[in-house]
Amino acid sequence: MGRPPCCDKVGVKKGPWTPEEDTMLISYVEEHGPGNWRAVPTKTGLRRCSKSCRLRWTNYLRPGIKRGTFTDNEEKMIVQLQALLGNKWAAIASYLPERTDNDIKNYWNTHLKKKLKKLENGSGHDPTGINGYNSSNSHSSGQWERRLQSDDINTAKQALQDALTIDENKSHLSHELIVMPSNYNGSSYASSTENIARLLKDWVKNTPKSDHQESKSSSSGHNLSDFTMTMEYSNCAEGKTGIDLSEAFESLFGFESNFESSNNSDDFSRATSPSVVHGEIKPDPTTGLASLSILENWLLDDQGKDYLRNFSFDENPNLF
DNA sequence: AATGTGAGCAACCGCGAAAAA
DNA sequence: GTTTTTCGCGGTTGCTCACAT
Repeated sequence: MGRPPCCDKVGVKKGPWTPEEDTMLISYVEEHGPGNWRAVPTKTGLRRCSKSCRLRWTNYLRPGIKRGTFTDNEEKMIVQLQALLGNKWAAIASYLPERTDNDIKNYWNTHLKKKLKKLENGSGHDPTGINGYNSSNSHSSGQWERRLQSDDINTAKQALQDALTIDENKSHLSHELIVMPSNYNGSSYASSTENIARLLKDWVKNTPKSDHQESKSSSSGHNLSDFTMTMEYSNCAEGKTGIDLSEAFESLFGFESNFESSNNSDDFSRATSPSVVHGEIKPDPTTGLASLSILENWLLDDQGKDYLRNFSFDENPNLF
């Protein structure tokens, strides 16, 4: 089953991308918008398979991607969402709009898994709340060891609250990109954020605004001219992952996720509150973001707390 | 200084789902 | 309704770099 490899053609290039290839891809997306990846190699002259082009764009060239160290808040969000959703990296990434699913997956595999293992072996306090969940491989095995206890609820609550507390200064600082050095080394190009900054700078400079607006990409609202990454871009703007989460909610919690947006005056909550239409989470039209507020609101209120306390994953093995 | 080892991450592969023919 | 094509996701690989020996 499944489709055969799309890149078995002779002459298809593999391996790290060069600046020239990135420029070609960016030019194409700037003109046509992301999508129709099949046409990219022929229209751009890139000797890459369409899959590789999509991946390069999604994981690296796409505007709004934050690179570098994960913050404590991001880490907590990942841990809690992984415990809730399993290895649904795309769904998790929709709640961390500046991070790609690949990044989150890598971070989980290289950092958080080890942390989990360490915590499982040790007997110390678990500040992330991952101890106690059999979160490793949770969705494939379906083996959740026990009911959630009140400690778990409190930990989840704390983690979510922490995650929603955004340090404005810190986040802006971490989003700054740097001008590319003139002595770039081709071999390390693919891991050079500076190169992307340079490419995007040229791209934005040469791009009429109307093109971006008409693009079917979800990149509306970008402000790349000063290279300050914003939280306005999200792959969930396509509405896909948000719906997935909504469905997961319905199946998990047994009722429609028809929450009202929070009345919270907190800027972050307001800025990221999606609308919920017919049980589907719709990204905020102005920000393109799905929000944690639905999850957060429900999880933190008494109804969610009670449900989680009494919920047994053993009795619901097919949820994830 | 040379070599070995492990961590981190970009990119690839294979699969399933959805869309198109 | 069936087959083919395309897209997107999650798992895995392999390259690069930093650090230890």
